[in-house]
Amino acid sequence: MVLSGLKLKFVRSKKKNCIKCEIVLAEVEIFRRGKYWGFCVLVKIVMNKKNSWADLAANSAAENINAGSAANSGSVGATFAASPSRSTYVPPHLRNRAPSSGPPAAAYSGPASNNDHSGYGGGSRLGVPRNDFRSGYGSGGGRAGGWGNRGGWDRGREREVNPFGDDDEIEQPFSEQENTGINFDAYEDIPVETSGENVPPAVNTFAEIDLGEALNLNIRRCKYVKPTPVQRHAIPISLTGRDLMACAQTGSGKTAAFCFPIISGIMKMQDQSAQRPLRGARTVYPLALILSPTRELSVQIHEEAKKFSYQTGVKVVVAYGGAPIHQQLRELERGADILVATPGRLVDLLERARVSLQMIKYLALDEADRMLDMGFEPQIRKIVEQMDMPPPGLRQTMLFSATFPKEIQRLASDFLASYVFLAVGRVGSSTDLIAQRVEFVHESDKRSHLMDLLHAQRANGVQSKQALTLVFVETKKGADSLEHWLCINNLPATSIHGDRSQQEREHALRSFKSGKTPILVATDVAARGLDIPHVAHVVNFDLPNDIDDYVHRIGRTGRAGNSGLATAFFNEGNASLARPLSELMQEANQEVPAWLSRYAARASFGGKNRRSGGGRFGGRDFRRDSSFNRGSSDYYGGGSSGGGYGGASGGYGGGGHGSGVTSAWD
DNA sequence: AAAAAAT
Repeated sequence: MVLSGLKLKFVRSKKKNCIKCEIVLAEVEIFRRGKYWGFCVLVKIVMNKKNSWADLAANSAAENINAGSAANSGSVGATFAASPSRSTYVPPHLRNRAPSSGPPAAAYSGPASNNDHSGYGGGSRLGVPRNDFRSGYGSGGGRAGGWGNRGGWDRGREREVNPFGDDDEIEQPFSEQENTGINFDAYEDIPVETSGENVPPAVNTFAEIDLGEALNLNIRRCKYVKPTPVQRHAIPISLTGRDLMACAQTGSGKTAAFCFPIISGIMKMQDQSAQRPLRGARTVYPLALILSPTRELSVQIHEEAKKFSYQTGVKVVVAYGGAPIHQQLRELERGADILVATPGRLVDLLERARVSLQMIKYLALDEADRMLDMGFEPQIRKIVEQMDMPPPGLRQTMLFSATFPKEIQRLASDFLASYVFLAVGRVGSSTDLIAQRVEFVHESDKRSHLMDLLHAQRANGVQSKQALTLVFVETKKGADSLEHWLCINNLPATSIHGDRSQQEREHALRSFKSGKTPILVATDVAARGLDIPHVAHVVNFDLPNDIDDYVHRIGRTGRAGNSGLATAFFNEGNASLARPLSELMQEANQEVPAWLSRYAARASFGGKNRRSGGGRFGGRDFRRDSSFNRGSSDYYGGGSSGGGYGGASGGYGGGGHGSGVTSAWD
């Protein structure tokens, strides 16, 4: 069936570099190939700088007559008025489908378009370069270039950029490495709690673990001398294949803790041959998925993971919103073993069938409690439970965060099978490493008070040597107006929040990191995970409503065992935070102002701002909490394991705690 | 109540 003579026109002319063009839908051919119906669209793109719209329309009518023949071959084609070579456009319905006869490349058999007049990326979009295809994928044959050889594809053809910037081989053993700036003394005697069955023992050195030669070399290149506490515990647990829920202080090396086992595991899988399912040539099947709640954090994890996987043959790709999707798609087409993504963009990719989760062996959620709170939970459930990801037990799942409220732990247990809970004491977020100050500042005095602080620290030389100040506010509007106000008062500030474009966000972050604008005004978009060296001072201009958010915010300073300062502006509006804040400060051996204690005493008991953990830990296994165990045995490990965790039979559940009574841990 | 996350 052929429909012809349809026209679809548009003219874009407002942008400076955009040539006026008209697209004429000349003909649609509907056909059947195997069990699929498809259609072939013939499109003419008429480039014209001078002609009027009326001329364009007249021309296109004439050109329609010539268009038909291109379709006869049965492949997908497009004719260009300016350059009639067949191009490689594939209509959406035919994407991701290998024709039942012949390799998929047949559909792309036209030469790359050389159409200089193409207003759409000069042919780079329509004319896909040949070397973007991974040979053998989805064609039914071609094992040689296909799955069993993942990673091999790129190696001969393009050089992997050395993320370490120097090409010197580093051959010193661990012991001779210089120190890295991580203050390991700060990590001595950290309380650690694990629960779950048969927890694998911790290790003390990287050398004790068999991560593989290439990864070990990268660890040396990163100048990691010995594992941080969370790494010492989490890596052996992950290497034995157990699921993991880990609470570890901010800035303590969580990224490496989940990246090392993933990379190591994938390296080992490369030795075996795994058969990849048949699907379109353009669908990628990552083996590991790492999700994070903000775009910048995904970028950061990607950068870290690239370092760790350098020359291991493991390919890491990042996908996040706010940036053009085409480049990300092209990266994906080159193959991805580990995909780092934000949820929205990932759902998009899954719906386009450009990514399939069928082959996922590792799932890591960074800032897992954030990923499962009200705003994110549906999206995460969709990705983890309603797409094609293998269920718990068939994949390995790792959840990491500095904070882990018990309600969220309960939600998270849906994703886990027979998991180990790990809590590592909160160095770097609320010990002496971060000096916490709370000042009573009325709303109207905040700006001038901030100015005093900034001037004082500049006078004291704190701001020399790239000392950076991160100022948190509650709202996006507030961020804009405070940034503006600081700038007009000669304080070099920039801002980051969700209403700024991704370009602006990334520019602001770079400008801040480099010290060009040593003051960054931010909403909670910057509260979690971002590793910005030299942040000397975090100011909570507006306090958050949730104490966990406070923990994450101040954790932007005092990274890697260094010290930092956190100042909070408190007033009547923050009364609900008084109690948890003063408790947190006490735990961290900080001086609590008397007025704050009075506020805390006045504030009502309980509420949702109770510390999620308590004592020395950032969190505690909810399976050991009586109030969560009563009346149900279904909270245990993903539903299929049938209970039997230490907590239930070990005397925690049976005692006399009423639901409102807290245990010794709280 | 606000922020984040796709176009």
